Amino acid sequence: MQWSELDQQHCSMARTLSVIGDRWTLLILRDCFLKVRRFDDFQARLGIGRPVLADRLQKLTDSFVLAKVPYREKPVRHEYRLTQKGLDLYPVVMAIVHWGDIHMSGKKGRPLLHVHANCGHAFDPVQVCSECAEALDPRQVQVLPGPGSRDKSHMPAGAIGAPPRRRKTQLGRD
Amino acid sequence: MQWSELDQQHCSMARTLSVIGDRWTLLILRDCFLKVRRFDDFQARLGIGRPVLADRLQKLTDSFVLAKVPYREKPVRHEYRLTQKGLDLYPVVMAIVHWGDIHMSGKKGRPLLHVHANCGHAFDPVQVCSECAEALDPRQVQVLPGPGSRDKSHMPAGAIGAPPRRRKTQLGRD
DNA sequence: GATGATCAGTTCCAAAAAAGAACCCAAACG
DNA sequence: CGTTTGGGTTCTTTTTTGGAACTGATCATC
Repeated sequence: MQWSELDQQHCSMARTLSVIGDRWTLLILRDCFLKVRRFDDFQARLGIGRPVLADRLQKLTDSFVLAKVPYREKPVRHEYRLTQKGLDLYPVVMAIVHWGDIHMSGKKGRPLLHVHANCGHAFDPVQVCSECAEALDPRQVQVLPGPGSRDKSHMPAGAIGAPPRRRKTQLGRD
Repeated sequence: MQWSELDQQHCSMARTLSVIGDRWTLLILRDCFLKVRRFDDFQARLGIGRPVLADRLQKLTDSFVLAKVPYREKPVRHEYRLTQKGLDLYPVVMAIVHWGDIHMSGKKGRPLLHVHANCGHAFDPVQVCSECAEALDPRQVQVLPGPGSRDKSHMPAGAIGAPPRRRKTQLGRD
């Protein structure tokens, strides 16, 4: 399969990655959340090649994650701003940063702290269940086909109706 | 900058992406969370090229996100399992899937549902503050240099001590 | 005993994408 | 007039992918 056909897959992860799964795209979005808005600022901060940056900003604009808005006429200049669709990526960005804080920081500790204006504390992001507000544990979550499921080819191996196929193994166990 | 130098950056996002930011890697991890464990199963489900799959599994094993464990001798065969470090990526995976559910699903709705064994309900993941348990809003979060910050070159544009540089613009506003 | 299937890769080559430098253009600045 | 700023585009070289074919050990089957 080609990477470019990813958006046709029947999977929310694949469809999301067709928008943000590129090398660089998430780093661009990180900077967007840090209020970077202009081409040259992105380029200088990221050290990304200018052609690649132009392409990524174009694609993010095409998919309505960023909006290109003029901030000056004569000559017309634009800046790139997160749309609501883009702002909704905040949990993705924070989850990635948090994993890096925990697993990839050196002995000196995390590079950045996040302070919550609501409560005034430095915090970590925690993912909870929308229904019972408990922190999520992957082993407590069951995956079922949803209304938009279509065929079995991309069904989860662990979903009801599609049990993982068993083989004759000696050491394997779930 | 080369993609391969990403892990040396002074940023948790960049360091995380040096592990999981590759094309295909997050899709491989999605399947890991769905209990896929074997080379040919990954290959068949993802439609990924075999050399690329071999490379990604190797890198994930090298970085201790997956562990390669034998499940049969004669001939020895291995399967790939999430380590704790890998399981800790669950919030990243769920946040990405949820964004796709909201923003990339067709009219038919999301392809998969997630049911929480704790409370028995289909749920969405919600990201909250570890200190006050309120749902996080990017506008309520301030970013400060942490203990592991080193120089100013990768400081957030919006951080204290490094305000976004103002320019003489007519239309720009924060 | 030969034939084929299973499983987990590796090798090889063509096609696509990224890295990096140079160039372009319009306007403002000095 | 020459330079700087801002936002790109072009071009060439280097890296990565995509895809098919091949390897090799072990079973299962004819």
